[in-house]
Amino acid sequence: MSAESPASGAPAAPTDFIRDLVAADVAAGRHARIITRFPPEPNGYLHIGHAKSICLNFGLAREHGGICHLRFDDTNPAKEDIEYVESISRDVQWLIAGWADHCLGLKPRGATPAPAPGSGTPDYHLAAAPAGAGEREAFFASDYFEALHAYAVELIRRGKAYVCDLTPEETDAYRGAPDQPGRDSPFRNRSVAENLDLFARMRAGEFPNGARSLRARIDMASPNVWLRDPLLYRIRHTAHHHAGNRWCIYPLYDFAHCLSDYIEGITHSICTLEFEVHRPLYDWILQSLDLPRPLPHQYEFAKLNISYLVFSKRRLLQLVEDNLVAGWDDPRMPTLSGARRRGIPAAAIRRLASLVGVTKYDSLTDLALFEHAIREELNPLALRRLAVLRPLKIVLTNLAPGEEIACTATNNPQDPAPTTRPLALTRELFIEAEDFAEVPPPKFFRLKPGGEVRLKYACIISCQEVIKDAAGQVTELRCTADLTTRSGQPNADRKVKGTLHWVSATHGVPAEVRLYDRLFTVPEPAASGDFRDHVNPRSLETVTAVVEPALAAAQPGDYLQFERLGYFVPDSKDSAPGRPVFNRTVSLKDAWTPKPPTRA
RNA sequence: UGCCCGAUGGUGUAAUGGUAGCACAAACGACUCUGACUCGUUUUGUCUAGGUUCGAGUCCUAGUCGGGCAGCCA
Repeated sequence: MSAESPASGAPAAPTDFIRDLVAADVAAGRHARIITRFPPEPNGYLHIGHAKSICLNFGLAREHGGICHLRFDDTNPAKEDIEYVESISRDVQWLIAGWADHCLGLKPRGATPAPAPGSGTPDYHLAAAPAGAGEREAFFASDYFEALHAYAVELIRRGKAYVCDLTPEETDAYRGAPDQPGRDSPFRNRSVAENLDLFARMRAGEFPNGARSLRARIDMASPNVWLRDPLLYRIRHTAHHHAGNRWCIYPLYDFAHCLSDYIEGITHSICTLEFEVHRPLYDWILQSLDLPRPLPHQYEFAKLNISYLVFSKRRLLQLVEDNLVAGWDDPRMPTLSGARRRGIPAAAIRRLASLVGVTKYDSLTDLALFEHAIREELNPLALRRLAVLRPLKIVLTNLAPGEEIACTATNNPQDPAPTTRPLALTRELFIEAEDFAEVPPPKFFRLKPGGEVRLKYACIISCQEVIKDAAGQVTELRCTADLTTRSGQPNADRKVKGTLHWVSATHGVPAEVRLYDRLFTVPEPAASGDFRDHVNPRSLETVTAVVEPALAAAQPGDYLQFERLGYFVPDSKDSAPGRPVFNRTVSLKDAWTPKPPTRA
C-alpha cells in the first residue's frame, strides 16, 4: 500500500470511506488479492464521470498490489456496438497509462469461464491472464452467457426462479407502486419441472420477444421494488455484437452483474449510488446459489458532477446528433476522447479524481477545480512559445528593414535546467491587439500612446505614433526599441510595468487557433428546461494567429503554453505537417479583474 | 407520501467521541522579462431541536432539506 508521492505527478490520494473499507478487509486478511472491476456497457463513449470510477477502481488495485478487470457489461445487444468497445478500451488505456497499466486485468483472448465440477452447482471461474502470457482481451459479460444460464437453471431447481407469462404491461401492473405492495404473478407457483421445460424452450427460441420471462421468486410485497420478483432473463431475438447469434434470451443487469463479479473473483464491486437499492438483490442472487468461493460485495459512491458540463449519455448523444458539437471527440465534449483532443493530460484527470474524493454526497464540483488540475499538470510540462492571436502591427522605426536582433527565449522556466531557443526581433512585428489601448483603463500595464513595455525576451519599446485607417481603427503602431535594455546589455534590468508577447512579422507563420470556452452558459445546464437552450454560442472561436517559427513543427501530443494566453496543443485530427492547427486547452489564470472591453 | 441514502465555509473534502484542517474559489500583499508560476495574509463552515457524555461535526431520537428507487435499460 503506497501513497502516491507528489513527485510522481499527482498529489497523495486522500483516503475515503471505500478505501478505508478495503484497507480494513486487507488488514483482516480477507482476500488473497484485491480485484476490482470497471464494467461499462459498450453503448456510448466514456466521459470524465467514468474517469472517477476508473481512478477509484484502478487506484484501489494499485494501492493494494491487486488488479482491476476491464469488463464489458454487454447484456443488452439492442443498445450496444463494437464501436464502443473499441473506443472504451482505448480511453481506459489512455487514462491509466504510466500509472496503473500494470493493474489492468485482461483475460486470455477467447477464454470463457470453465466450470469446476463441484458437489452442487458447477463453479464457474475465469481469472485474468498475466501480461506477456499470450494475447489478451477485456472481459465480457456475454462470455458468461453459458455459465449464467446454468446458474439460472440452478435457481429454478431450487425453487427460487420461475417462468412468467405475464406481458410487460401486466408485469408492470402486478409490481404495484413504491408505496403499494405488488401482487403475485399467477405463474409464480409453477412446478420446477414445468419451469425447467419452459426455460429450455425459451432458450430454444420457441417464443417471441416479451412472451415470457424468467423471474426471481422473492417477495411481491417487499418495500424495495427491486425485490418484487425481478426479471432475470428476457427474450430478445437479436444477434449480439460479441456473442453472435447463439442466444435469443439475454440476462438482465441484476442477474448478470453479481454473477459476473463472482465468476471473475471480484472482491469489491464498486458502483454509483443509484444501485444502492439493488444491493439486496445482488446479495440475494449470490446467496441463493450456495456458491463455493467467497462472494463479492457491492459498495456505492456518488457520481461526479462538474459545473458547466453535462455527463448523461442521453444528453451527450443529443449534442452529437443535433450537431451542437462536431462529434464525440469534439474538444468541448466532456468525453475522454474530447478531453484528450483538447490537450488535457490523463494525469490531470487523475489529479481531479483525487481532488474531488469519494463520498456518498451528491455534489457539484466547481469547473475551476478541474481547470486548476489541468494547469497544475501542464505548467511543468508545457513548452513556452510566443503566438499572437489577434495581431496588431508594430513598426520599430529605429531598426533597419532586414535588420535582425538575436534574442534567446526560455522553453520552460519551471525546468530546473531550462533550455532555450533563438528568436529574431525585426523591424516589423505583431503584438496582441488587446495589449494596446489608446485610452487605457486604470492599471493598464500594457502599451499606450507614449508608453513603454518590454517585449518578452527582447527589449523595451516605446510607442511614438498611432496609425489609424479611415474608419478610425488602429492599424499600426510606430515605436522605438531601446536596444540597451536587451538581456546582457547595460540597461537589461530596467523595469517597466508590462511585458508583452510578440511575433516577428517576417518570421512568424500563420496558424489556425481554436479557442474553446465552456460549452454551457449556466452552471447546471440540465437543472431545468432543455439543456440545449444553454449551449454557449461562443464556445468555439477560431482565429488565424501568427505564431513563432518553432511552432510550425509542433506535433500532436506536444503540450504548449502560448505565453500570457494559455495552454495549447496541436489538434490531432486537423493538423498537417508544417501546418498545425492549435486547440486551446485552458487559458492561464487571469488575476487582472478590470478586463479590457475587447475581452470576452 | 412506502423504502433506501445523504447533509461540515461560495465549492469539493478531512477530522473514525478529545484543538474543526486541507484544496479550489475570492480578496489583499510580496516577487516577476508571462497580470502566469511561487510565496505570504485574510474572509467564510459542522441543517434544526432535544438527548447521551467530563467532552458531540462524530453516538441516539425527532424534524428540516436534498437525492435515489416502480425498464423485459445499465
